[in-house]
Parts: sequence; structure tokens; C-alpha cells
Amino acid sequence: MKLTSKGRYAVMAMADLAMFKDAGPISLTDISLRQNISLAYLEQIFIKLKNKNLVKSIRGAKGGYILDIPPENIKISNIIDAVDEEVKMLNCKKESKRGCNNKSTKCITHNLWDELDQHINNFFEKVKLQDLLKKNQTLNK
Amino acid sequence: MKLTSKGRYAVMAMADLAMFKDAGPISLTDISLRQNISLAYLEQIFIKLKNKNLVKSIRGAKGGYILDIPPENIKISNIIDAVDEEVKMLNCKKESKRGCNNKSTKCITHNLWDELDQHINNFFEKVKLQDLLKKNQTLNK
DNA sequence: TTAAATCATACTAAATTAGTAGGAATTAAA
DNA sequence: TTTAATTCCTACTAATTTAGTATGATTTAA
Repeated sequence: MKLTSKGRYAVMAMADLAMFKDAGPISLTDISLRQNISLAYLEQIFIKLKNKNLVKSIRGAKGGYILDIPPENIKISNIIDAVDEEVKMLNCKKESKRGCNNKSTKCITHNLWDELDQHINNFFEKVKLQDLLKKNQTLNK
Repeated sequence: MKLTSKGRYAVMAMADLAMFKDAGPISLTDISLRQNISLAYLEQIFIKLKNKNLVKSIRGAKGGYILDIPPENIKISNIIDAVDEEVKMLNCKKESKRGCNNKSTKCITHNLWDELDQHINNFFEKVKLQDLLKKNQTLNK
């Protein structure tokens, strides 16, 4: 789980789509204006969202994107995973076969990052796209 | 709360100090060798830890660092905050006076990142340095 | 006096992130 | 049938951040 503004943009854009989901296909131009994200950057993001079947595209004039899944069934983690390639923030894991075996002093913090990662993932698993639309509420818990 | 390998190194180094806390001052050279972190980089990290009164330094030959607080009273969040300047991952906050007021569609995801941040902070608040030394246990919960 | 250590600051290299640029393909509507 | 609006595709680049080096000064035990 990596957290960058690309992921943030993706969530914002998906929330936008969800808000206007009854208005037919939404063009990236619209989202670009409303959310203030560059069109070209949105294009890249939406290719990925489409590849993960979170959205469907309608090409040509009057085209755009629509959600391919109802917003109450889309986890935030689905969105973030789609656009930000899953790179573990643990870097002791990649190096090691030997060494970082959780027993040496060398990687005593291993467990810690591992659990943090689960913790963050868990957070994003619990929150659905739909939840974002109900504003000013506590999302998780 | 920012999460980088600098923060990871800091936690590793502090855990190392905690393990050897009865052995008098520990030199960064020792930590460097045990944890495989460059000495010069450790030096930078320890200046910050010292500024936050997490460690004390003893200069000169046979010098080194010792914990300034017992490990059961040091939260992981204290360590990470000390070395990784607190830069909010929310970037909608910095721009805005107007705009991102949590009511516009513009920053509908505001709450989400805010809560995530609390969530991560909360995780690191609950875990103490001492907890890392009891290996192979669940840290949080 | 020497060697081991911290302290301080500046620089640099690598990686990542965030975007731009330019055009091709598709399609609704005039 | 032409035009304009759109997605699609790929390559490039600029900005930022991160991670780490380099250099040398200062302190102190032996």
C-alpha cells in the first residue's frame, strides 16, 4: 500500500464519478475542472482504473467514464491499489533471504512495519466509496 | 506523520540502544555495524533524536549515546516525529483557506485522509520502544 | 599525543512523483 | 461528411524528495 497524490487523485475522481453517476458518462474534462487535476494526468489514472474494472469508458464525443461497480461495493483500497503499484514500504523484506529473519537484532522492527502495513490496509478496506459521499461523518470504526 | 526509511532507521537504532542500554554509551559505529546503516547517516539522525531529548550523547573516545528516557516510556511516534519532519500527507490542506472547506465537492476526500492520518498516528502512539524487544508478539491491540 | 568518538554543514546521486507533450483512434452531432 | 469532443497510448521531462557522501571541527579517554 503506497500513498501518493496519485492515489488521492484517483479517490477524488472516483468520488466525483459516484456523485454524478446518474448523469451519464462523465468526461475527464469535467472532473479535471471540478477537482483541479490535469486532464493528461487523469487520463493516465483512468487507464489503470479501467484495467482493474472499476470504471467503464465510453469513447468519442459525449463519451466519458462511468462506474462499473456500485459505489457501495468499491473499497478505497481497491482504488489505491489500482493506481499506486503495491510497493511494500518494508524494505528489509526485499533484500533478505538470510539476515532479516525476525530473530536477528538486525531487523527487530520488522514486525512493527508489517503490522503498520496491515493496519493501513485494514483502514482502507473498511471504507467504501459510498461512505465518502456522506459528508462530515466518521468514516471508519 | 511521514514514513521513510530514515524513520525506520531511527526506530532500529533506538531499539538497538534499548537492547544494549546496560552496556554504557553505545557508539554509532557499533550501531552502524549491527544495523547496517551508514555511520554518517546515523550521525544526522542522532542529532535530531538528541534535540528531542530522546537520547543523550557522551562525546569523545569511549563516548556514544544512551537513552534519555526508559524504553517503556518512548512511543514509536516520538521517534518518527523526531526525525521525519511532520509533513501532512494531506495536500489539500496547505493550499486552502477558501476551496477546501470540507463542503465543496472539491475536497470530498478530505475527511478520509484526515482520519487515515489519525489512524496511523494512533498506531504509533500505542506502541512503545520496549514492545519491540519482546519479539514475535503482536504489538498493537 | 593519539585515536575514537560526536558535532556541523554542505554537497550529490538516485529514485520517485507529478506532470507535459504529441498524436492516434473513436464517435456523436451538425 | 466534417468537426469537435473525447478516450487511448507512449514517451519524455521537470520537480521534489530521499538517501547518502564528504569534509572537517571539536571533544575526551587512554
